[in-house]
Amino acid sequence: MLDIKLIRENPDFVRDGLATRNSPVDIAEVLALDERRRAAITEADQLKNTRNDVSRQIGVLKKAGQDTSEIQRQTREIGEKIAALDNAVREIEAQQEKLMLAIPNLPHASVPRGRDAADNVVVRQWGQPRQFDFAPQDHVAIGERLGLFDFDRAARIAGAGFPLFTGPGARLERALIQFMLDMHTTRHGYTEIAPPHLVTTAAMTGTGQLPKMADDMYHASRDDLWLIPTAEVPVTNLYRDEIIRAPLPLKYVAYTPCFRREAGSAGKETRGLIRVHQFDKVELVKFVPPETSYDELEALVRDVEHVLQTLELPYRVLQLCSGDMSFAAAKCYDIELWAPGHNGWLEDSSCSNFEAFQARRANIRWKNAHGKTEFVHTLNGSGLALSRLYVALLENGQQADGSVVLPAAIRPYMGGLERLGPPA
RNA sequence: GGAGAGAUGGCUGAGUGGCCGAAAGCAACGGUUUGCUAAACCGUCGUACUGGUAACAACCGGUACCGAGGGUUCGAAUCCCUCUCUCUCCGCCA
Repeated sequence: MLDIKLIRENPDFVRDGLATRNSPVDIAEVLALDERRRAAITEADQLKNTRNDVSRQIGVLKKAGQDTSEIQRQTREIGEKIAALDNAVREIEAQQEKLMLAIPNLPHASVPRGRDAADNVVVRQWGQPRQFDFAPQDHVAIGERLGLFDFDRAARIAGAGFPLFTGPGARLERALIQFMLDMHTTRHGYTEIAPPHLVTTAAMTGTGQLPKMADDMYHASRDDLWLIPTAEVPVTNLYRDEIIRAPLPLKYVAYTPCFRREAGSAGKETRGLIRVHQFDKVELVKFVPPETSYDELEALVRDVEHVLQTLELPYRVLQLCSGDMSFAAAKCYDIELWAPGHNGWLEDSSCSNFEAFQARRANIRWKNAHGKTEFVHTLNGSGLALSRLYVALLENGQQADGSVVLPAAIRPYMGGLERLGPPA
């Protein structure tokens, strides 16, 4: 959510920023509602002030044994006016809130303006796509041959679009999770969190998934709980409605499964692990002072890159243009993995600075150096999503004989196994 | 799922209709004292909205907030209703 004061005081600045986002939003209505809201509040507050004064007098008069029935009758009328105004304020606030929740974040000054993914900028690339002396296969062919997963049986259990890892494939999934958690906790200074996988509507609204993404998420209607599409939701909500007392920055890492309906994506990448309704992810979340949030973003990206470098997987870092950034982001880097079987780059991580956008929605504050209470800045990044990392690992590690060589860093987590071979 | 108890400011904890935004203690912050530390003493010490002065810091006023939402009343932390959460006991259960 944007600061209503910013919109009120610098409407042109806000209009310009929003114009670079992909979904056009008009702030005129918000401004008009804000005007009406403040007028109604002022009027109601003045009446309440009067009522408070009179009520106090009634108490004094009664104690003195005087008749106060007439003055009470008058005050009751004031009370009725107040109630009507309070209702009006509530109504206006609800409308204003609804509009405010639909306004995306403003892009940071360093974000290139652009319409869509075509205007994103490649910031750097690490590693070179490997040259094959045979035709590289895609991860589905590799995995099925090696018995790492079984999509047919997964469909029997849960329908299309769910993964089912088997044997060494399941172990590799677990190994990657553990490897990344270990790296982020022991090398990068993150605290591990194992959060709930279902969350309330308030939590989803706090991080910005609701109301906009309701159709993309699984909802347990009986209990009105939502399955998390990312650990960002429960972890960022750790401090909802709180003034953080611990010194910032706070850095958390959490492994969770992620659930996404992928409504509107029917037919795209339906094969294999690339687009699935459930995938595992190790997520990084930071709560930081506003002054350092952009430094923290760069550090966050480096932490994610460190994982890929250690796994020896070629990747590139993209800076997203204003039109391609997600709703809540002020600045965002995507990290894409090279996938030889698809002969292309796969988006596997998104690292964003949300500035105070989420903190304002979720009401997460801290006391700054001057003792003043202010909203924190929140950041998060995938560090990383398992399914596509898995794809890259299989496709980059595949050999002419059909086996897959595992990166040295992951072998200790696989009981020393160096390569995945065909089942006996 | 059943029965009971509870939810007050960073923490502990008073407060059952008006002088309560809320005692007291602790913690924190500023200061005095001090060779240093400690102690003692003095002061400050919630948040949001809103009006004004003023301007990107601050000051003055108003309003609201004692788990959340409604209600009664001239007036609610205090009385009533609903909900949420916590604790204890019972039942069930990985």
